[in-house]
Amino acid sequence: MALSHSILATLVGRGKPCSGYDLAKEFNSSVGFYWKTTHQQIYRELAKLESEKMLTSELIKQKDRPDKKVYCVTDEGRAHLIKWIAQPSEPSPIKEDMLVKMFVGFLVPKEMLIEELEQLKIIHEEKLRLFREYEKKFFSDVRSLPEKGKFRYLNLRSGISFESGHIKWCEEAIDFLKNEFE
Amino acid sequence: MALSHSILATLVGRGKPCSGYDLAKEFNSSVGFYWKTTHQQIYRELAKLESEKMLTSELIKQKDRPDKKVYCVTDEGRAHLIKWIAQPSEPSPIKEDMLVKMFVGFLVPKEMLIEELEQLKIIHEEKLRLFREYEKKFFSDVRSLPEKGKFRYLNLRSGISFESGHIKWCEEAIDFLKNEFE
DNA sequence: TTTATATATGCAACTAGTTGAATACTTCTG
DNA sequence: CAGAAGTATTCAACTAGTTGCATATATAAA
Repeated sequence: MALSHSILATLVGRGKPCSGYDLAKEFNSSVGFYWKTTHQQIYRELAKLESEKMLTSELIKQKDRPDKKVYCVTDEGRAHLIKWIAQPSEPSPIKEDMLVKMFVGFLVPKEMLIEELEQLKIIHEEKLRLFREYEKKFFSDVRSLPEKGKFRYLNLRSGISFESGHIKWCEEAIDFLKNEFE
Repeated sequence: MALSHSILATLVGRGKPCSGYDLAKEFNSSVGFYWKTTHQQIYRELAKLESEKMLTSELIKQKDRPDKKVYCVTDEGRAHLIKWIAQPSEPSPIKEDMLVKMFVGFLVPKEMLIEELEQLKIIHEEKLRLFREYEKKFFSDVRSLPEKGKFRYLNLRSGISFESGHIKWCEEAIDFLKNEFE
């Protein structure tokens, strides 16, 4: 598991001190495309990482809004992250509800499955549309990007490939359900 | 979440009483391609499902091997499963370690990432090879399959699409790391 | 004969992740 | 001026999932 690594990575990626609130927001946008979580878990994990000396925190007093605590990655945290990167990682399990449903698809009318597949397809198409928009907006000239940007581009490409694959499968399954059952 | 649904689905899919041991084996082969778990969790979940009247159990005495407990899905369990299928499901989050690593890829030498990507690619290629073998062996004449078989075919197609997509992305990323960094 | 492998189930302790609520302050909108 | 929305943190209780251990029998291999 690696929520802690994900948090360390996000902090390192940002390159500047962040509050739990900032991280929670990031986890609902850029990073969130591959890692969902809640703000509670982030706050808890931050406290844990600090107790393990992976992070240091500083309390920032603010006049116009509530005070906040910003976190910085320590050298130890950075080293820990690099050590983790160096270890080979396995692909993550899938746990896709739709596949479980398909497995026992004979329990329900085909129309029900088709409708669900169509809804799923719409969700993936929407994500794909968003990713393609990002690609056009921020990554149209890949070669001129700074190093960090190139890595983010690769992540975005993964998202695009992933969503496209899902859409294709939805289409295949819908077509199959419509035509290959007598 | 849906481990319980996954267990119910597997039992219904099998169509005959199963022991926890049988299910654990199934979860490491066919179902396991989209859902990994441990035998402990299965036994616990089975006990829970039984207490909720979704399953009934029967103790089978065996001479040649240890006694076992086999489970059957009740009408209530079946209805519960169908109700779950009828609810729309969201795509599952990704949580792919490699993407987190890529996000902070600038921390390590590119060669390290390339090697990891190559190893990942091999894993996905091996899975794809296996899936294609299944496809050839059991699904070469799709039209003549019984209904259950057709749904399994769709699941297998999802696996094939998924693995192919991963392989393509690995290739793209390796190529990019080799050629698009000055 | 010892060892490994397969069958078969379960407890205890842990880590990870979710849900719901509470608190508190500020700015913007009606 | 009331209420909604945004900023900011935390507690408590729960569900889900992992790791390690314990137990028991039978067969096949070394």
